[in-house]
Amino acid sequence: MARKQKREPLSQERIVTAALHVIDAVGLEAFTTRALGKKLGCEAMAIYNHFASKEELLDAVADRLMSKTELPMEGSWRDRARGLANSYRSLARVHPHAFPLLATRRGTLPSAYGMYDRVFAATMGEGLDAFSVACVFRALAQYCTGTALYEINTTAFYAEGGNAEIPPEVAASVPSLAKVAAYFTPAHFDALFHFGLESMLDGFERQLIRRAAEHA
Amino acid sequence: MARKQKREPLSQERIVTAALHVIDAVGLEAFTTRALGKKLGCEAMAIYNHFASKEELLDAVADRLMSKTELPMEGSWRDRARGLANSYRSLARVHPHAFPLLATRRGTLPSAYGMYDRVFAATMGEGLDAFSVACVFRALAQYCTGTALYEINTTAFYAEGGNAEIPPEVAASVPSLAKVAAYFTPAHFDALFHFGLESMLDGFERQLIRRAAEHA
DNA sequence: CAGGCCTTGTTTACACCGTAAACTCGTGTC
DNA sequence: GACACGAGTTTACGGTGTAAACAAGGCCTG
Repeated sequence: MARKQKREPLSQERIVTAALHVIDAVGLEAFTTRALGKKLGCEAMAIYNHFASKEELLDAVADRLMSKTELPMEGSWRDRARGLANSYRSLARVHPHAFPLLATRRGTLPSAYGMYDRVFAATMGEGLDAFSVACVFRALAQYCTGTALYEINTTAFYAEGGNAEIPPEVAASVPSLAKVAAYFTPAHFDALFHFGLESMLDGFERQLIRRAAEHA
Repeated sequence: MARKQKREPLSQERIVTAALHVIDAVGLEAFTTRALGKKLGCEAMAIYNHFASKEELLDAVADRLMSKTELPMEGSWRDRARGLANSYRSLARVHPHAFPLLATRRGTLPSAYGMYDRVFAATMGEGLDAFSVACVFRALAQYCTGTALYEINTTAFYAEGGNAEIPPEVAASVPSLAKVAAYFTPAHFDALFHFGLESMLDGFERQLIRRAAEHA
């Protein structure tokens, strides 16, 4: 009855999926080739038949991660930008341990070319020149990356039992800091993110108008 | 004649300084306690008389780094914000290998309290409430962090001989991406950074006006 | 069918990492 | 002089990425 019950063979697909699971479960630091081997039911070295190095595997994981962002195709470029930003940020919430891979390595792998092209084509279709699109896209991407990293670090800090409260006797000497820092907590993440995002979007419009005027 | 010529004793100061030098020279990956020991003229374990762990030492290095940012005290909050953003970004250019420490760990160590307090006090003195200051500061910090990381990664990528050019036959299938990606090179870093920065600053003003109107 | 390659995975081994534990040794105090 | 102490060294351990040699099955060609 029972079939030979060999495990299905390794493949880049299967390895990357398992790697992402392991990273999600134990964090980037504890993600080792041996741990991945255990998860896959093989020895660590077997992985090297499919990836040249751990580094290359991590590139593939980053690529997988990036491929999960969704680009909304309806609405103005402003609507789509907002949607893309939210989708990107939500990646960081679903995969907080893996997300830093995106911020730490050069992530534009060919698998994402299609998505980028659609984003840019749609935006240029609304009359923006390539340089303006580059400006807007990079600014947004960098803001979202910075925000995601901050939220991840801060969340982890509190999860580990960290306490960011400034002791009262110190707070008295830095009253402004104490008042402002009260908003640097996970409870205010959404509000802060949206403020920055809407500010940027507002600012883009004004900057683009200004630029158009200069070139006219 | 020749004095006993003992090396001056270790101290947190001296260790952090040396650590930053080593990181600048060889990168974060290759920064090991043994390498630091060699630079200091002692064994690796001697460091543990002054720091509980490598992690704690890296915190101190991050703190040292952060303490190098300068806050311009003249001008409107907008001028000061621009100055602070530029100073922060220039950190990343001077210490590209060490900078990721700031983005990766919770960086608000007490030594920076004073600077933050001055920044926030000055801004609140211009009529912004604490929540608005928090919004503006975090958005700026996150944008600058994201930008710095991107610039560092991209610069390193090209320095290692990487080539981001999309092969012509592929470019034909993603024409918009090809046009926009031409601006994702070090030559355009300054222009992209300033576009994003000025956009945010413009946007802040509009958002703050809107918020004031709602609360009036 | 035989025999040899080729792909896939295992085993073993190595250099290097952070750091615990035990040691050495110069110095300050009674 | 005895003695504690603190800085620095030595040694050792478990864990890391991965090179190298090996084993075993599938596939092609005779």
